[in-house]
This record gives sequence, C-alpha cells and structure tokens, in this order.
Amino acid sequence: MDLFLRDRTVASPTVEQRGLLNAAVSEQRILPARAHLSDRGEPLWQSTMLVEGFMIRYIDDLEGCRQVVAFHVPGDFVDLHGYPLGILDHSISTLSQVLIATVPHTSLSRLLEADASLGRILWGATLLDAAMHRGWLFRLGRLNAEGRIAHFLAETNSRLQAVGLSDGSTFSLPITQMDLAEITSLTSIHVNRVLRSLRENRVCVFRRSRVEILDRDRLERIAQFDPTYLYIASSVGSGNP
Amino acid sequence: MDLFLRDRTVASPTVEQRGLLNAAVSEQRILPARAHLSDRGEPLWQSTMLVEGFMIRYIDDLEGCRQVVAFHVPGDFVDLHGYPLGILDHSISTLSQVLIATVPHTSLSRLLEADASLGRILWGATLLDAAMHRGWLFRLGRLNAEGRIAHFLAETNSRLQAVGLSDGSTFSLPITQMDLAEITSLTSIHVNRVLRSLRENRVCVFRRSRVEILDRDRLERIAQFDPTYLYIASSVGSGNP
DNA sequence: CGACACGTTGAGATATATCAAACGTGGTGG
DNA sequence: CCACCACGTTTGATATATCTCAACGTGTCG
Repeated sequence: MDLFLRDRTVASPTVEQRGLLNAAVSEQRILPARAHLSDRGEPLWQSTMLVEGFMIRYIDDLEGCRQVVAFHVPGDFVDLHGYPLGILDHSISTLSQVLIATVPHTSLSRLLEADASLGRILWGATLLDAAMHRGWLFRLGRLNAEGRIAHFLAETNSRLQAVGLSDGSTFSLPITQMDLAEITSLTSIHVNRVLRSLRENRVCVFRRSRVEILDRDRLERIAQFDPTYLYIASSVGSGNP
Repeated sequence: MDLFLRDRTVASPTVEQRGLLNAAVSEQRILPARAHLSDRGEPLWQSTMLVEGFMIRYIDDLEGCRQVVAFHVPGDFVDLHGYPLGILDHSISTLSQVLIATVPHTSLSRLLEADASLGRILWGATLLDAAMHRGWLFRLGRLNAEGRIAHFLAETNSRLQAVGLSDGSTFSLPITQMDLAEITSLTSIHVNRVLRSLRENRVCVFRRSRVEILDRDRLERIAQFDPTYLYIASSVGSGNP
C-alpha cells in the first residue's frame, strides 16, 4: 500500500494506517495480461489493490465493443467502490501482467470500525476516481481525436509521475493502439494516424510500449489538460497550473 | 431530505438519520434559473441538497463550451463530494429555478462523529454519482446522436420515477435543446433533428419542457439503456432488466 | 407590439469510420 | 536456425455522421 494515495491532496493514510491496510491483505497474486478480474453485475466480496501493472474498467455495448471508463496504474484501489456498492456496473480486466493484493470486505469493515478516520481516506480515494471520470467526460465530449489521445497521455504521465513511474516525460505503457482506441472512443486506425501526427510534429512518441513526451507543454495544450481533477499535491513540471 | 437516496439499493438513511440530516441544514433558499452556484477551483465550506428543480455540473473548454458532467434532480446531494475533496474540479449551475438546502461541512463532520453508519450512507451516495459518470462515459463513447439523446431521456425518466416525479412515461424537463446539446456533446442543431426523428418515429416527444415517452421499450433499446448503473431498487417498468 | 430567446430547416464542409490490404515483428516449433 | 504464424501496425480509398454557417419561424414576455 506504499503507493496508495501517494502525493494527493486528499487525506492520505498515515504510516500506521498503511500498516493496517497491508495487514488486511488476504493474498497477493500475479495475473497474466488480458485476464478477466470481475464481470459487470456480479456481487463482490473483496477489493483489489493494483501493485504492479495496468488494468482497465469497461462497459460493453450490444455489439461487444468496449468503452473503457477507467485506466488503473500501480497504487490504485481498483474496485474499492465495490465495497459500499456490493455489485459493480462494469467489468474489470488486466492489460499487462499485474501483481494485485486482495482485501476482503469483511477485513475492511473491521478496519473501519477500529479506525474511523480511515473511512474518510477510503471515501476520498473513491472520489478521486469519480473526478477522473469527469476528466474523461470532458475528454470525450469536448476534444477531437488528437486532443483525446494527448489528454490521455498527459493524464497518464501525471499519474505515473505521482507514483514515481514516470520522470515527467518518459514512461512504460504496455498497451496496444486498440486499447487506446477503446479508451478514447476512436478506431484503432484513426489512433494510428493521430499517433503518427504527434510523432511527426515532435510532440510525443508512443512505440513499443513506451511513451516519450518530447514537448510536454505542447502536449498538454493540445489536450487542454488541466490537472486540477487529479488532485495531485505537487504539480511540478505540469503545463497548465 | 425525504427524497435523498430514495428507492436505491445502496444503504439509505433511517427515519432518524433523515431527521439528523434535516437538522444539519443551515438554510433553505430559492435560486433563479441559469444561476451560478459555485466555480471550479474554489474551496467549498458547505454542500447543497437539491429539493426542487434541476441543476448541472460542468467543465468549460478553452472556447468556453461546456461539457455537462452531471445532471441533478430533486433528492440529489449535488456537491457532497466537495466535503472530502475540499475543492471542486468543475462548476455548478441551476437550469430551472431551484429550491436548495445548504448543509455546512462542520455540521456534517459533527454528524459523522456522532453516527458512524451515516458515513457509509454518504459515501454510497457519492458512489452513485460516480456510477452515473460511467453511464455517461458509455453514452458519449459508444452511442450515436440518437442513442445519446435516448439514453439521457431514459436515464432521466428512471431517476425521476425513483423520486416520484415521473409516472414512467411523462415528466417535466425544463431545459433547452442547447442544454441537451451540452449534455450529449452534440450541436443544438443536430439535437433538434434527432428530436424530430424520435417524435416522427413515435418513440418520444420532447416539447415545451415536457417529455412524453410513447414507446419506452424502443427508447431504451435505441439507448442500449441498462439501468444497472443507477442502482435503483425497483426497476419496475424498465425495459432491459 | 416589438424584441429576444429558442426552435426549425437547408446546403455544404469535415472529421472520423469503414473496408481492404500489405507490412513488420516477436515468438514458436520443426 | 530458419520458417512460419499470429498479432499488431501502417497505409490508401471511400463512405457517412455530425458540424458549420446562414436564414427563417415561433412563442413569450415586457
């Protein structure tokens, strides 16, 4: 739980509370890439902390096309909201191979009874997810293809930087152009063309599971990226303050 | 607070707890249509319960075009998430004239100290908002213009029905086609054409601030509307269970 | 009665989707 | 070690949903 709520402006756990959360983990395990964690509509008895790797939450349409509604990086409590909700309205899968820690809901309940202030912290964590959903609504609703892809890359860069997995311009992103398409609601063909354009314009290169941002300022301008919604404490190096 | 979390599957307040929440209200007041409640980025010291009327939460792009990220109906705790977050990442306005009840955050803190189970209830309420955001991401990402508008109308019908403001086919919706455009990320011109088509196909009529659903089943099919994400207890009359 | 916001309609422009095909490239087994 | 295979990427040509611009209609309220 070292990365959980790292560098955020909402209440984050103390060292002791991190210890309590770690103690509540019932098991840690590795899942392969493209594995299914849970399905829309099924009841949930534990929640999952993502320790290493990347996961998505998504909703299928009638033809089976996915709309990704959340992208998760290490330190994210992927389905914490499943604890109060009981049932999820979406499915969860891995993108890359992942290491996850499982926390049974019974343990969470015990924890919250023992330490009431932890409740506020977990609440805050789920609200960051909601804020991110709003950032994504803005992305889909108000940006063109280039803007959407730039926005996703800028967001991911900032989030990974907050947990020490990006230096502010370069990071590992083991996803396909098809994944990017399902995130940004474009076809993979169009994603490909936009990526080429970003590359040719020396804004950003995405290749072989690596993102290299050449001009962060321009990238974030294209994306109209305002990181307010990420509630990150130190917005060092971020373009639009 | 009579309508708060009415008919939902998440934990909802007992009669006594509703009393406590009502007692925490510092003032009730009326705001006119098209009034500003709060602005993105400003700190928040109280939260707002919507008693009557309709409100939106939105994010502006650089040209000042709004993307609406949430639509609120009576019984909604519009900015409850502002309590743990402290600062909001979006703005809030009224659409119609509204009656609102204001709850200071200090009162909320006192309430939560006195009654820990209330924490879970308020947490659940904010998670319903997040689930709605996901429904909206699906709408923007996977539906065409007709589907998006149908989806919004189907959702609003279900939500209003849960609080007794729709009979399942007819309800008052005092918003303009421009508002609908900002919700669905379309131009108001295109909204107009789609509404005509829905009307001519005898699916649904939206006119003079009234929605009349002629064929709920078809409307919800067009919208690929699956009300799972609303977590409504009795999904009576709803097309896709 | 006139003004102003909102709604309606038409013609033309454009971003993105769709269809089709070729091209890498890393992994696997013979 | 090479041949092959599957998967992801790249490119081109064409189709289409939605936008943009421009004008006109209509209801409501002072």
